[in-house]
Amino acid sequence: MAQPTEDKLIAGYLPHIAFDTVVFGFSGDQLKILLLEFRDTNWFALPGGFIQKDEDLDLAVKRGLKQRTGLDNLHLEQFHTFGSMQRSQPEVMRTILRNMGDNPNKYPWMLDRFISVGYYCLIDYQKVTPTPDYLSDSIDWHPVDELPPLLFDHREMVDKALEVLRRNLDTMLVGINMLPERFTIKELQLIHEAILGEKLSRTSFQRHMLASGLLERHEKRFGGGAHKAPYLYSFVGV
Amino acid sequence: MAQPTEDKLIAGYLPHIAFDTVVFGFSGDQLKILLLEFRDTNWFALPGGFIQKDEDLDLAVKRGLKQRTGLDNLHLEQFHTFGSMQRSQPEVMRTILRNMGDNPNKYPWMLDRFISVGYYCLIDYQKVTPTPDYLSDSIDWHPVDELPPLLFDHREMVDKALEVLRRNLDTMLVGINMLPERFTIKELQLIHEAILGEKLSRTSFQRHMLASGLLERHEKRFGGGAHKAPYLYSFVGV
DNA sequence: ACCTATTGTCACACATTGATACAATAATAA
DNA sequence: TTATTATTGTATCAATGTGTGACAATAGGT
Repeated sequence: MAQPTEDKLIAGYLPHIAFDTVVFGFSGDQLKILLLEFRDTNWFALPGGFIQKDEDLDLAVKRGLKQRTGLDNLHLEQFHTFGSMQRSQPEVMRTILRNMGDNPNKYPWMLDRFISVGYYCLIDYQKVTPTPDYLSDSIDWHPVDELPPLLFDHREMVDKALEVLRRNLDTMLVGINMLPERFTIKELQLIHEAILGEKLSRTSFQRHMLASGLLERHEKRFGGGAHKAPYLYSFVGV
Repeated sequence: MAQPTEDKLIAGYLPHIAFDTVVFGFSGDQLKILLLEFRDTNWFALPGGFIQKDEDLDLAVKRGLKQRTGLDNLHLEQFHTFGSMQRSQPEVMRTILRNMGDNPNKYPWMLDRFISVGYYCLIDYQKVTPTPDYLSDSIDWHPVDELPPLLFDHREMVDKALEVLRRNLDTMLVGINMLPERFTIKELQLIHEAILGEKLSRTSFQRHMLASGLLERHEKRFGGGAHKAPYLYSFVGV
């Protein structure tokens, strides 16, 4: 398994600084995110990690995310840094470490107060092979509107990530990361709706996308059902 | 002087984490920011500081900014966290410390690699009494479009702050922080134009602001010149 | 050959924005 | 006192963008 060893947990990381990532995927008609579940606890949390002493912050997050998803070349976006004292809950960490079979005193630095930098990214649900980390026994997709209670301030993180994502929606090519290379406008609209949490006008969306000049039209896609077949599109220059 | 003592520089701060602030003010028709100038160097930098071990990140920034501006109750907004390795320039810090008359080896931790959380805030130019910090001999206003070269990655920080500020302009009550309680629409427009870096249509801006329902109209202001006097406004609920 | 759901597009009503026009007016100069 | 002048508040019009409804054109199922 491509997991950090225990040794790696202790060695060479910056103290008091961490990152957490909100990984968005889209399946069917729902927006989902990846959540870790800690061993024997029913406790859920965002995948995160630490930064090596001589490592760029952005690269640390890329590295961590590759270990969790198997994906490289992801479009990562930093959305907020969380630095409240209330984030730190040493008792919870103690329990997690105990459930691992470890003596909590073995990693005293993990009980410290941490400032965490939040990143989100959009990925193609199909391509991911979720891999749990050292402290977890599973990592799975959860619909954003049916999340279980999350540890620490991770619920706040998800909300903030969604807020920033929504705000940036108009300036980013959402489909590039969450859709296969060729897609229909309908599929693109479903993603926008899932992110915004509201229905969009079909004709307006179509008009808007076509007028943007960002889409290139290709052949039609047949076999979708008993009705007119939609055109396939790709993003220009991709 | 309300400056941290040397002792305070060493004691009780989180290692490897700092913050920097872009303080925006408006004077005449120009957007300006506060810059520190280090002793005997002609080097300019953003005001920043460190976070105490048991202190909320947001509060640390508030504390630091109060020391620099004398202002409390500022509206602070976090805009980005900078974590590249290239940020760190130990030679520069060494020179700064040497110019202070200190032995650079006295504060080895200041030569370390730092991750810095960027905040910006808008303030009323009139109310500020800029106070230099321990390492600087002056702090002054500089127009954002005539900035001197800045140390480290502080130029990048200013650009990013401006970018986020512009993006958030429509959802924030800019005037609340940068204008006196009562102001004319013209004055409000000048601030928007300075931030966006472009002229706005007078009639559209007027219509937009009045329709927003955010402004309350008061008496006229006379003495502004040989022309019709403008109405004064305040933000509703302020 | 018919039925049905979806798609691409158009026409229309409506809101928003920028440009222009113009009357009202406050201070200054004549 | 009167004339001048720049700015303000508002109306008007054209251009643009958005949501609704309508419609023909399918593609596959019956």
